[in-house]
Parts: sequence; C-alpha cells; structure tokens
Amino acid sequence: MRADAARNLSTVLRMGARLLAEDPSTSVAAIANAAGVDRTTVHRRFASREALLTAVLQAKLDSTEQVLDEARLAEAPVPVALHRYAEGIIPVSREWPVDTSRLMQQDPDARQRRQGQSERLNDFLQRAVDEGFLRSDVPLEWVRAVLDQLVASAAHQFPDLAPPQAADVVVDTFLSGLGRA
Amino acid sequence: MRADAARNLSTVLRMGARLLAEDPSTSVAAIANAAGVDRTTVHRRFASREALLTAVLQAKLDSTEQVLDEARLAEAPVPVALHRYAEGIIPVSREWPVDTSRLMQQDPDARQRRQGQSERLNDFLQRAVDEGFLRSDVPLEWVRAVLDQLVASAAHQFPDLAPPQAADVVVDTFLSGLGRA
DNA sequence: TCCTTTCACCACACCTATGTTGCAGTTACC
DNA sequence: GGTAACTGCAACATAGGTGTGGTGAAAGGA
Repeated sequence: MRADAARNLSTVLRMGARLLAEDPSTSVAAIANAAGVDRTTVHRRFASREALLTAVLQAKLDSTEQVLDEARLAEAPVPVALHRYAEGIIPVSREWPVDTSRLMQQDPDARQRRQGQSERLNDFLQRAVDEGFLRSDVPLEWVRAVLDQLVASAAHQFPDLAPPQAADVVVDTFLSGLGRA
Repeated sequence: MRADAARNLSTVLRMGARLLAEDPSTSVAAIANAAGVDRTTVHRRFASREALLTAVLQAKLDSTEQVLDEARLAEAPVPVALHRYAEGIIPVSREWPVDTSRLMQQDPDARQRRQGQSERLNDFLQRAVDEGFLRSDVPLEWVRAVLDQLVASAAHQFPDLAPPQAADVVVDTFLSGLGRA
C-alpha cells in the first residue's frame, strides 16, 4: 500500500471511531469529510458501510488485545496486573471510543474475538478473588461490570487525566469505594 | 384526549425508549410497529421524529424528577436518601433506558431541565462529603460519575434483580468498593 | 524522471426514512 | 344510538444515504 493511502486509511478509521461514538448513525460522507478525503475514496476501500464499521471494530480489538498481552494478566501479581491493565486500556478507550457491544451484533467473527478477550479478563478477576484481593461475596459479573464502567468513566469523563493517574483513581475506587473509612 | 389515544401514546413512548436504547437510529416505522399502531398515527401525534424523541426524553425527565423529590435528597439523612434514590432511579433507568446525554444536544429546554436535576444530585453528594459520609480527597465529578455508572450497571446488566436488592449492591459497592478489607 | 497508484470531482441509479393527505372503518363517550 | 374522535390503509412527494462508474490530476516510489 502506498504511504498516502495508508495515512488516509488510518485517519478514516480513527475519525470513524470518534464520530460513530458521538452518533452511531453518522454517514460515511461525514466520516470521509472529517478525515479530509472524498466519500468515494472510502467506498473504494470498504465495499459497504458495514465493512467500514467492521474495520473500526477490528482496529479496537487489535489495540485491546495488545493491552491484555502486555498486562500479563495470568502471571503478574494481581495488583500489578490490575494497574497495568487500567493504564493500558484507558488510552485505547479514548482512541477508539466506539461502543463495541452494539456493533458486534452483526459480526459473529468480531463477537467471538471479543468473547475471548472478555474471558481473559474474567479469568484474571477470578484469580484476584481466589488470591484474596477481591471480595468473594459478590457475583463476578458485577465485579466485571464495575471495573468496565470505572475504566469508561475515567477515560471519557476525564479526558485530560493522564493514563497513569487515571489508573490510580480507577484502581483505588475499585478496591476501596468512595465511602469514608 | 380519548382513553385509547392515551393508551397508544403511552405505548409508543415506552416502546420508543426501549428501541431507541438498543439502536438510536431506529425508524419511526419500527417504533410504531412495536407499539402496534400505524406509522401515520405516530406522525399525527408528533409532527416530526425530533418531536417524538423530545417527548420520550420528557417522559424520562418526569419520572426522574419524581424520584428526586421522593428521595428527599436535601433533608433526609444521607444514608437513607442515597438508598432511596438508588432504589427509585433504577426502575426509571430500566423503563426509560434511552440515553439522555446524546438526545439532549438538540433540545436546549430538556438540557436545562436535566441540568437542574443534575445539580440537585450534586448538591446531595456535596452534603454527603461535608457530613463525612464520603471521601473528600476525590473530585465531586468522579463521585458523581461513579454513582451514575453503578446505577446504570445494576439497572441494565442485572435486569432481574429487584430494585431494593439492586440498590443494596449499588450503595455497598459505592461506599466500600470491591477490594477485600 | 517515469510509471503506477491513488485521489478528487462529477454523474448516476437505488433505496429507505420522513412527512403529508384523503378516505373509510372503528372506537370511545355522552 | 348518535356523534366526534381516532385509527388503519393507500398513495404520494421529498430528502438523504448508499453504492458504482469514469476521467483527469497529483502524489508516491523506482
């Protein structure tokens, strides 16, 4: 692929993620315009609107996969892995703010891939419970939901907070809550 | 208004909230179909699609307002008010799952009303901090964001959990977190 | 420099959603 | 039972998004 084509492709995907997060019905024309290319250029790269959405989703899944690998969820000490995960996933959530769960209804391939990533995270949280770092009196689904929501809040409601500090807040709130001791 | 018309109107609004939550670009035709009425019937009641969305939003704001009143956020003891709020707002969030923040961009009237409700809740949380129930070393915006997210998680990820029990979980997690003491 | 790729611009056809109107049939309410 | 309100159905116009093709210009790479 030629260098300018690669640049345009990347810009289209990132702008697509941003605009689709604000409004999931954003037109291909609007995304193309935001990326500074013509609408037909996007249609040449992606046969259909669906294909574009799939590509955006893939890009997010790629970034997420990398974070999961680097956090070493299965081997590293629980506190270390938790913080590394939070610090890594927050920038991903900011760069690819598009909501995965909605788009994946049509794309069984992406859904399965996301399922795998989800299980890796759940396994980690189960280990955290087993090793005594997390409460065992609440269902794991709740633990998982809370972690996801805290990450999303820190990523989007505090866009200017640097990832390390944002991860501090997420982990602290996750473990200790907001009540006065 | 005739009784059957009122019934249809209510059904359209509730179905609209449900379908629009799953897919914000749901067509008026789909909403009408789900409500068991003809598309033109909806268009007779609401001059435009925008008007329908505004009406759905208003209905949610009405329900929310009632919860805020009944929780007596400004007068009741903090733990009582917090639990009453959570227990009341969870059914509202379930019945009107539509996302407010996105729809309100176009509707300055609804936005201002939501702003007022938001301030009532923020004032309550500030009082909770002042009276020593909440940590004072985190920004109030974070406290607010976490509470909102916990409510949303309990409402939608655990749809079968009864409001009182759901409120228990929300408040417990909000105050104490999920780490092992 | 030369060749290939990629692009912007234009033009077209297609489809879906939106919004309106008229009419006939049905339903609520007095 | 009678009246007014309400609805379903059909038909129509409009607008905007989607997808495709062609052409000349420009930018990248050898």
